[in-house]
Amino acid sequence: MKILLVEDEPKVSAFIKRGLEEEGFEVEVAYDGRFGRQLALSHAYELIILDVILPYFSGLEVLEAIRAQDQQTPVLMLTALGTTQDKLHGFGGGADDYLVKPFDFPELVARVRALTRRRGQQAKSAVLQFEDLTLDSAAKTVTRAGQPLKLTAREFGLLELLLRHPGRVLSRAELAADVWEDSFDAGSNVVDVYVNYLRNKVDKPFPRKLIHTVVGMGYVLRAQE
Amino acid sequence: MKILLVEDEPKVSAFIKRGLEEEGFEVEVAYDGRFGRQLALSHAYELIILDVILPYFSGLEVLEAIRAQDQQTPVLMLTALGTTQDKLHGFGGGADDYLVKPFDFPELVARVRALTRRRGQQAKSAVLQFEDLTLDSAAKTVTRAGQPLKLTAREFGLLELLLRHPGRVLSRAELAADVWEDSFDAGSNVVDVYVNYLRNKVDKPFPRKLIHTVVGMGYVLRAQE
DNA sequence: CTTCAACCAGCAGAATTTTCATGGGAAAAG
DNA sequence: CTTTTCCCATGAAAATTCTGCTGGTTGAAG
Repeated sequence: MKILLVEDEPKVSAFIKRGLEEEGFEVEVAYDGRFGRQLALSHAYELIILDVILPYFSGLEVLEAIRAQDQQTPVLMLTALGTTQDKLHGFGGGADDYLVKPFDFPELVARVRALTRRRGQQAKSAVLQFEDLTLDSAAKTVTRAGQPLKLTAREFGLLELLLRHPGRVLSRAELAADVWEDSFDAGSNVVDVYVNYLRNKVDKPFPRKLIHTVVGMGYVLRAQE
Repeated sequence: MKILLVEDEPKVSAFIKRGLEEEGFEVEVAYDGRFGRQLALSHAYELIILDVILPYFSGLEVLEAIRAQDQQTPVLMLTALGTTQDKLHGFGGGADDYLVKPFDFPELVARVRALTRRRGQQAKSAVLQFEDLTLDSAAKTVTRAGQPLKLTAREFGLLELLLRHPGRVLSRAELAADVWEDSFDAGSNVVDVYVNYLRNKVDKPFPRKLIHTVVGMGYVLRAQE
């Protein structure tokens, strides 16, 4: 994984890039706020080092754009000013560390190491919910009314799709296309069979039914009859 | 959880203590290195703020004593000197951040927040635990029900990853990506083989099984069936 | 009210996929 | 050079997935 360095002064950026590369990091450089923002949003970096003073967008604006879509990647801000005003603004905006120029290179390395070392796998669990039914698509767990349900892979895929579109009627073709991908036979009743399996596990043990049949159209996830 | 502040100048310590308390932190103060070390080693703190210059023991000596028995608690060093020599010494000794006196109070608060926040999110303690299974990722030791287990490097890596995400189903791809890094063949069954090795050592000798397979999805660490 | 066609639920066993558990050989460590 | 660790390959076992079928329901036309 790479480090993104956004710094407009060629001397400084070259110095940092070379130094970090000697320490075994891979470094990519952007020379202005516009390009920096673009790279930061389109690639995954291990760490982003942002100068505050940049052409087009300031480092703080870039930081804001990054945090709007990604909370995870650590960001280290560089500033020529030791003014606390800036520092707080940066921390408030989601920066993980701050360094005041001029800085000692070994200190930069120390902070870079601290920030990259720390990144554990932050499991982003995308949790879908409907009524008392909960599905964690990352952890692959499902619960209803607090009770864990044991589903097979197909059942899970089917329920996930239904949960992604609560209240919407999904045709057999739509369900098959998503859950069975390309390999599915139009004349088959697999979908029906699996909806049935799902009902046995998800609806049967509970009084309120969530999976409903719409004759001639398909199936829906919804509360009432 | 409290913050421990080790600072001998009464004016400074009172100022910091009051200020942090206004921000909602609980603060305990020690006025010399000896007492500071004693408190740090005998209580669990959320963060320890250490002045470098102290009576009896220096802040660096206290830090060393802390790190000898606890890698986890974040430590913020305060120094009157801006000399890089000191800074590196502190980072090398295991400090998590550094602040040069005189500092702006808001900046201290910002760094304190960063350090306490980070810890909460991460919960990346060196020792992972689940049920009666314990793994110390720093010491590379594993015990179950008090008995030490002898694992190979791969087995250890695999168990560590499972232990980091208890209850979450991890796919073979996820496991392979983390434990085998880039060098792994998708068509291989290495993961299965190593899960089997792990089970022989971790689960087989014990009545309660912890590693479970979820057919079509991957493996989980969890208590029940 | 009856009939008919389309549609759907549910089952049971066959087919397929996935996983387990080994043995053996290559590579690395001691 | 011996031991340990690592990985591949294989067949057996287990679990899931699918097919084909029966019977029930619905709704519209006669």
